Amino acid sequence: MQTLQARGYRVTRPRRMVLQSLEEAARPVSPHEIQSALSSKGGYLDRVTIYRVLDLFCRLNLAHRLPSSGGFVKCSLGEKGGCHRFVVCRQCGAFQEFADEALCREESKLATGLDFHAERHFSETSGICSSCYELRQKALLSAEGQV
Amino acid sequence: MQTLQARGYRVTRPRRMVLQSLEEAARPVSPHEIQSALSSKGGYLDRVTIYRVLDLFCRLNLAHRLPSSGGFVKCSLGEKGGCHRFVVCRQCGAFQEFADEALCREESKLATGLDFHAERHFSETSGICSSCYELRQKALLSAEGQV
DNA sequence: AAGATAAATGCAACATTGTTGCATTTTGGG
DNA sequence: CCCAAAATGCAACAATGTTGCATTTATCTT
Ligand SMILES: [Mn+2]
Ligand SMILES: [Mn+2]
Ligand SMILES: [Zn+2]
Ligand SMILES: [Zn+2]
Repeated sequence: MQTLQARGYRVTRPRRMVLQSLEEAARPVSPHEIQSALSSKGGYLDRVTIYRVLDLFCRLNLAHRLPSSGGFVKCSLGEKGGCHRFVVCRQCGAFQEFADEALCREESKLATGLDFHAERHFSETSGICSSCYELRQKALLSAEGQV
Repeated sequence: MQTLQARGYRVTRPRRMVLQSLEEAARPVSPHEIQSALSSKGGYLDRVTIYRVLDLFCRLNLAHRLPSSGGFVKCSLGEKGGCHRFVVCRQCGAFQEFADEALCREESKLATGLDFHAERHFSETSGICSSCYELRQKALLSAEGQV
């Protein structure tokens, strides 16, 4: 929240509520899910307010919107250099944020080769997390046993 | 269209129409824009049909959906190896598709380091195309002249 | 060239996402 | 505590996306 203050934005009830929702979520959440989660705890926020708060958070890089699903997550990297990227499990929705400056440089170089001046990279790797992978292995083994 | 045939899908009027819309578009287009463009040429397609056609095209990699804008484009790379990526001009919407296997390997390696098994990369570089860049330079110079 | 049939479309109904304008409330500073 | 700017709530609207089901159509078989 100090980020808001520091940058001249007010600390308000809706902003606190949305931030907490993002912190409690184990996976990317949609605006509607945020609203539902809050209302099930007795709170109420207008849909428009939620969009505006998420907009602000994304502008300040306090949160990100994942490209493929459109869900939102709280940023876990702060000012770490390079664009902030994600790996997401397509099975369970688990995700991790990371950054890699070399990768950004490489992408920007490729853009230059196509006559574009790169400003920002959106990047998401979709796959399977280790726990879902292990579950799948067990399932396959037991299926074999039954044939 | 032969891709559809070859993979066991029918060649239909809606599929032809949507494909042509994508081919004629100079920038990523939304489902609604596709519907409008078609109806202004006297054609009609149900919204649902457009979504279903776009879904199919994306599954077959005949088209792609750009992560940040959600707009659709026709694939211009065919079977080229590595995931298909985009650079997009945030000013005019011009875009180019490209692929780079080394970049994919690098991303997959980073995912492995986070205990994920990578399957697919979504990637979009947002920036300024060369023609928009030049326009901007001219504008800046003339503004200087007036101060 | 029909006819059969599985596939695809259109239509209806619904849910979510997203945007704008304006009146009212709230925050943070004086 | 008061004030002005900032943010919220509300209303209305537009676009995105999903499902179920009746009807049409593309392709295969005869
Ligand atoms: Mn981040
Ligand atoms: Mn492609
Ligand atoms: Zn998982
Ligand atoms: Zn441009």
